[in-house]
Amino acid sequence: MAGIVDVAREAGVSTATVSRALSGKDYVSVETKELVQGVAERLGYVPSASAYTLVTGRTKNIGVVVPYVDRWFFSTVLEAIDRELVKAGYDVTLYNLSSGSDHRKSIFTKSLPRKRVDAVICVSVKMSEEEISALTRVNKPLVSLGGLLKGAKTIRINDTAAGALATNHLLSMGHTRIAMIGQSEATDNFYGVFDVRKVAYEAALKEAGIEPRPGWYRAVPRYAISEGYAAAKNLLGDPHNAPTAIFASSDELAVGVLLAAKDLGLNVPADLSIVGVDNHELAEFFGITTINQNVVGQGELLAKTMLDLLDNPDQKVPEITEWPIELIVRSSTSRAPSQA
Amino acid sequence: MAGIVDVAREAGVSTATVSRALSGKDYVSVETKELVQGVAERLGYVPSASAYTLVTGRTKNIGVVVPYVDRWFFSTVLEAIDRELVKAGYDVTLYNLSSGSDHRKSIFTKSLPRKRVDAVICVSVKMSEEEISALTRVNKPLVSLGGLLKGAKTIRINDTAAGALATNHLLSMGHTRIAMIGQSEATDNFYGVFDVRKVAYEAALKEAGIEPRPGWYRAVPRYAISEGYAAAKNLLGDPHNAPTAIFASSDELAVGVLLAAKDLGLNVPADLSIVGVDNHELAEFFGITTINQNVVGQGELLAKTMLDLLDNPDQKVPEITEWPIELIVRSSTSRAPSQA
DNA sequence: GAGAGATTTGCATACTTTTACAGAAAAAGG
DNA sequence: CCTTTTTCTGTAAAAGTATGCAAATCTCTC
Repeated sequence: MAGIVDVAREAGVSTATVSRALSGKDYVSVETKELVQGVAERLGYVPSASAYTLVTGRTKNIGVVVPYVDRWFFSTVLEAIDRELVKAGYDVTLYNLSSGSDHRKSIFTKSLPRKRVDAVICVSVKMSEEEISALTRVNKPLVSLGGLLKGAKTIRINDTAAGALATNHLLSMGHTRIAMIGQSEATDNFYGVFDVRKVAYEAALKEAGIEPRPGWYRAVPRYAISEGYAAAKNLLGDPHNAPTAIFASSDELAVGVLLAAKDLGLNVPADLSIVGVDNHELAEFFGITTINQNVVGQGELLAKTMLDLLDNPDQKVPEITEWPIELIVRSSTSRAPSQA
Repeated sequence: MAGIVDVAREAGVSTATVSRALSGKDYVSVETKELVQGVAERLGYVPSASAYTLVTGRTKNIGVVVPYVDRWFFSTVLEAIDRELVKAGYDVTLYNLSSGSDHRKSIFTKSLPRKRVDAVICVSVKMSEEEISALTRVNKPLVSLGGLLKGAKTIRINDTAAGALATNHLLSMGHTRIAMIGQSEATDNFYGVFDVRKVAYEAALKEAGIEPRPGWYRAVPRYAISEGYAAAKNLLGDPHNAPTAIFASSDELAVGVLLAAKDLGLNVPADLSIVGVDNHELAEFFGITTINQNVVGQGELLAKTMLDLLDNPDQKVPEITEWPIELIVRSSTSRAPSQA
């Protein structure tokens, strides 16, 4: 375990010169630089991260806080974030809120504010104002995906627009009997989008002169195929009083709906139109009309925004950046069947 | 940003006493301990992780290396590992090999060996002997899931047994026309299991007196529903010369097979039996017979093994711990159709 | 060739905490 | 009451690096 002094001794220079030669950001003659680099390489010298952090205050480490890691949205966005941060030479430390509730407190009071990370990226995390100020007080940049965090730069899609876009697409094709499956989860950790999209869905219906039926909104605890399947079975159970279209708040739910429809002998889209959200890989496979939110793109922008902020902490960044969404029409939607 | 000296001054004691009072692992009178804790709380003092690391050599941080994070197996196991490590007071730093190839080198030569982590957990990662020795030389415990890492404690399922179990299940039900879909991926990062299971599948066939047909083994690049679907469409394309059973190396592939069979008008299991591997959530949903490998359990054991090793580095741990697997029979398998 | 400027190095300090060591006070034992 | 042990606290020395400052050398320019 060679230290900087070993390299210095071996190369016949001072530790200061070694430091400068290896960091490469100060005057060092070419010869000494190469000499030092050679010696460091030969001795297998790697600077101690803790000593570096202690003296510079920088950790080259960014904390990423997520409510879950084993769900599609989060693992996908995490992959994208990680790729960008790694490219810039940062390590990422993962703070998974689902790993324990007492964990949460220690994250925000201990791990994050103090010298463990240079900055914090939150993904769909609910945070209290104290938690946010605990970070901003110690000057840690904070960037968030989704949610509405006061004092944090936020990137998000417009969920109201998403709900309206999906509903209006169905309305424009003549559907009047439109149900919705959304997310019911309301944990302390997870900033869900269920109510926003639900409100937009109901507003769009009303605007078209249709009174939303309470029974046609189903809340499920999790974005999973099985949940969508069960909810759809339920919604479509009574053929005489079934919707002709279902707006599912995620593509995984939409796949469940599609499978349920098939099992009930319904033809999609002839008998039932389905719209999802995400542009999940499965949506393409199953030909599901969806609202593309390009999760990878959001993750990349999130990471880049953070890196910009670290390079230039005083720059003007808008509080909220709205990420564009678009409707992708596939084969799961068509005109409403003519009223019998 | 209060430091330990601020707390000491405010409490009227030395910094040594503050340190002892807060760590709680040395003689401190009850009164001073409470006094110090109160002051620390009031000042919002949190010890600097880097200073702690510099002097103790411990980081309370564990590196987890994975080939991907946005794939089911890895995000699931990561969630389980994280939960256990967090419970023990460790942070986890994520090293995702798919985030860049030049990244890999810097992980093993820079980030991991030096003071950034106390230990390393690898999940299905191929490592060279130099990479392993780079860690063991600096005394970093190394635990691995899957793969065969010389000098590292490894936990894994017996993939040969898995392949045999699946194939023999089908053979025992009278199937003789058995195809397999496995994984072809051969990256530098990912220690795949494809060839092991394939060999076991072929061996089981031969033992039953059946010569494996080369065309009935299909390699796909990724465990995805769409891949299973495409491969199955292909295998089942010619009704006169199609297998009556398919062994898929993952449940996601098996789901794809199931959907392809349905689309071809085949009845599962009457016309086609399907066996998967993993006991993925979807396998239960679709009623697919599978080999349960309890990924969460493996992740937990992996983390616990690591924690044990950190507490007691000299203990005897077997090089390889074999994680049990079991066949879960569901509705995707039945006796082979009688030969026409 | 002299002064100004640019380049190159070393010295010494600071970053923040833990922990031997030692000394003082209190408790226990006889 | 004196000795021994236990409890408590402070002093000071690390841990490994980056960097301001000063000094030394080199390169121009007029």
